[in-house]
Amino acid sequence: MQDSAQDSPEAIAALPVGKAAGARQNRSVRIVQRSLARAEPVFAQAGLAGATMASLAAATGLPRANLHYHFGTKENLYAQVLENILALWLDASDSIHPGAEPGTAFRAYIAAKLSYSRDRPFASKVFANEILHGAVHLRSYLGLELRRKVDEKAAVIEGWIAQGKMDRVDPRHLLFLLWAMTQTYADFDSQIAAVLGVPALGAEQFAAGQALIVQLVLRGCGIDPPSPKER
Amino acid sequence: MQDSAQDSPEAIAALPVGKAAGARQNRSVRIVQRSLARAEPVFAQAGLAGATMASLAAATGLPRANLHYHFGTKENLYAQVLENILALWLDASDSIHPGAEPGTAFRAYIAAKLSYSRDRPFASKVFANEILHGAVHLRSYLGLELRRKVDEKAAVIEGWIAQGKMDRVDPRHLLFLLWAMTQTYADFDSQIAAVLGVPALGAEQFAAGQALIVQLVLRGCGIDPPSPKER
DNA sequence: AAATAACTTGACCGAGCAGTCAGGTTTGGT
DNA sequence: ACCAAACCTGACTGCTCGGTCAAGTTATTT
Repeated sequence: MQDSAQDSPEAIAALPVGKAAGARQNRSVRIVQRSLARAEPVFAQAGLAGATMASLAAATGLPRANLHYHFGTKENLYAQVLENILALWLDASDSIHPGAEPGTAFRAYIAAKLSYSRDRPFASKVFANEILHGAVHLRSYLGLELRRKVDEKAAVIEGWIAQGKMDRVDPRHLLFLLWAMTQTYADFDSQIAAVLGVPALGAEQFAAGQALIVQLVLRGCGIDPPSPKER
Repeated sequence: MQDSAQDSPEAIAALPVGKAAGARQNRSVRIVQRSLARAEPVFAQAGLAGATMASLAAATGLPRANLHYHFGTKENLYAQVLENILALWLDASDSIHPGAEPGTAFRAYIAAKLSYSRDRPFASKVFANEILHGAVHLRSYLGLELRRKVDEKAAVIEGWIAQGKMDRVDPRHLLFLLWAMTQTYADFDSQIAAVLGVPALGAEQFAAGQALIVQLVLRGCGIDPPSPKER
């Protein structure tokens, strides 16, 4: 490890490499992928500092030394877990594109983000934990890729506003609030479950949350008309 | 520490106690209070596991052994920091009471929560971090005090709905979303700042966030009329 | 089937950790 | 002035941690 200049993603992926990189790599790749998936809950529940190599080894089913062989350091393992999650986050906003109607686009986006919260709660928590602690491991991601993505989506929303399809709102803050509302069902599930008096969040709670988020956003932005109730 | 049956809040506060509990206690109390305030940022940035007694000692200006004298264990110190924050959280919802109009009540609540996010970001982060990791240190608080508070506020909102002052929504989920939207400006400030390209969140960002949250909630719940723009 | 690279592992190591303690100092009561 | 009790602290301790390593085993190429 003293000879490696820097731990760039390439260098990490290339840790066990020789000249004959054939089918044997696949085995390693599979083990690495499985380990990353199994390490996710550990980092989610304990954080980077709280997760020990012993607990990670137990979760992955590999001996500690073997984890070090594949990933080098705990930080590297953590960085790769984090990297796996980022792709997910960037993809979620696909439904927000110029050709779409704002109503269907936001509905789809909210549904997609809530699906992640339901199906990959640990990924969401690892991400939330990282940002909570200052996002030191993904400063560049936030300032570059995510920022570009947000600029792109903000432009789409600006377009809808210009076309009179929705009220004038700050598109970036709208995205921040969408993230907050959808991720709260993953990140703060223990709080929501405790307050509701249920052991864990189920389909009902997600459905109720989704309905309310959609209502607040679509009516709040003047996309849907107000309730047919009165007036 | 072996003689103490359990670390109840009383037992913790009573750590350094004799028969003559007079004015000398005050000095200790002041030191403890100041230490709790200074420990907050450390726990916020590093989490419970990541915060070391050495870093806490440096932050409080006390020697490590002295911290142990006043608080016993790191967990006890953390628990007291957490407890200090809970009162804040319960008080924030004062504006939501039966006599109020929903519009002014929600406006005031959003303003109050965002004030906490701006002025006590570390408190918010410690709380968020605790819940993110399963809320093991405040299960009872969530299930009892907070749950009661939420039941109480939910009843108020139900009342407003019954009076036709706002649309029918799930009041509990509305509170969850209010928490999520207001706390995101404290807990995920590094993400928001990075995406916006600013070094740190300022008054502008909080104002923009507040305006949008108010708009989404009041129009989304049918309290405010839709924009006077078109239609 | 021999050679070689990839992979695995138990045992080991030094650093840093939370917590302890004996002995000193300050403080408030009398 | 004297005495406890409260408070303070440097030095110490046992342990857990991340990381290393040499000696294995397994798989693939030729």
